[in-house]
Amino acid sequence: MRSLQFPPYRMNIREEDINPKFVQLFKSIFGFDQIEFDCFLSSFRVRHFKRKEFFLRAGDICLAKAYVNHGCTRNFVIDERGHEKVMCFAMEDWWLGDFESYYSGRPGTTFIQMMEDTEVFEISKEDFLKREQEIPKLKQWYSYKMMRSAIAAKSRLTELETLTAEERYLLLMERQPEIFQRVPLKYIASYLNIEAPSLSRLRSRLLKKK
Amino acid sequence: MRSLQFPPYRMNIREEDINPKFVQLFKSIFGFDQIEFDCFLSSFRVRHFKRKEFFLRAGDICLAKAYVNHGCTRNFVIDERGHEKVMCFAMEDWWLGDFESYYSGRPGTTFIQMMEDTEVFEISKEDFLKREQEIPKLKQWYSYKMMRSAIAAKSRLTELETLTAEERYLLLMERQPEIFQRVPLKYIASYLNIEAPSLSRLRSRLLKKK
DNA sequence: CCATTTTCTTAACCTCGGTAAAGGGTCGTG
DNA sequence: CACGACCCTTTACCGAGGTTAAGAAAATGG
Repeated sequence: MRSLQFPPYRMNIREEDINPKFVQLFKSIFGFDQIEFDCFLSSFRVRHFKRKEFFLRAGDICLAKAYVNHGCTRNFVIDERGHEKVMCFAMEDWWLGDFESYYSGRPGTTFIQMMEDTEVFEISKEDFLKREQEIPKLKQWYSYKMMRSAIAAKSRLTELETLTAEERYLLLMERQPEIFQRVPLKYIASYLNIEAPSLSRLRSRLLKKK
Repeated sequence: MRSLQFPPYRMNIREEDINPKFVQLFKSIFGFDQIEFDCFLSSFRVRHFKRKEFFLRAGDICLAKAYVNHGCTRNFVIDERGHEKVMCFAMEDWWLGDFESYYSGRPGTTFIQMMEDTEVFEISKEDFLKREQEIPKLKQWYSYKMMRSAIAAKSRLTELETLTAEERYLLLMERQPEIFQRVPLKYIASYLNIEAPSLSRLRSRLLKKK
């Protein structure tokens, strides 16, 4: 890729303001040097969202993915009864997008809403495909992420089928304790697939046990 | 791949006994000619299982995948309370295996048990990797299947979170009606994530409605 | 710093589905 | 044919969690 022509920089951001994990991925794991990294960065644009703003809504066609530099989002769907169901929370070092819509090119079903003021680096589907063709490792990396995502979805499915609400709560406490500092409990309840009053009951039950 | 040396045939089966979808995939979609197809087939071996036999058990390391030529299996896990939870049924034209164990090389959590006498074509991880290196399209196809599988797992997750047991039952009736002819209801109940008596109640409720 | 919105908890009530056990039906094999 | 194995349904009981509403606490924005 050393000889490639990249478009002029669009991304105007100091490197010390970029999540170290992002830099590390491309410099250490992909072995980009400074020039290559800067070139790669130029495919992205920085976007800022206020709390409550949406990155994506059901019905939108997802034409880009975005890296969360800082901030926090909730991804949810709305079922036939009009209830919101939180599928996951994305925070620093996660990628945003509606997988299915991105690949099918059809309108998606996912809402992605900011839970905090959030900064993301966005890259269009088109640009990502170009970079993928130039950088074989990028394709490998993405295919690996896809596999991880398939495994993660299956294991979350298993958890939902085999664990009680209380067990899912304790698991979340263990895995992503920071969520409880950053996200209202009602959304956590939704993620656990229970209603807010049930989560309250569950929590007070656990408090009494101790 | 025309000039490749393949190992001598191991698979002794008449082509008319092979599911047409299997032949079509490799001949039409991959564009294999007869010799190439026969060579590719030679990486597989035919295995026969009796009803109730296992292809895989929790704790096993999954070192192969297998194409279901005819027959039917249930894939399930066992939770902490010792309950079996059916994750899916695999029948003609499905592939068997424990995804996660296959990739991680660690012991898996999945049981795959025959619901009928079943014939599969098995290919080892090792041989599949070799074929993938010789046949780029195979890798593409597999990467595509991975993506589909990730999307399917996510959509099944959404269904489990947003639909009632009755809705999931009707959906299954619509999508895979043949399952009701081939699989005992208690396993279908487990797949729907309810107990057998609940499925009975649900069914008699639906009968009365009509 | 106040007004408004949002969030969390609690209560009362009710439904759905889990559990266990029993009975009847069906299938296959000796 | 007869036996056992397996399967399906039904019953009765119980508990977890949904629903709705209300009030207190906290956070947000001007």
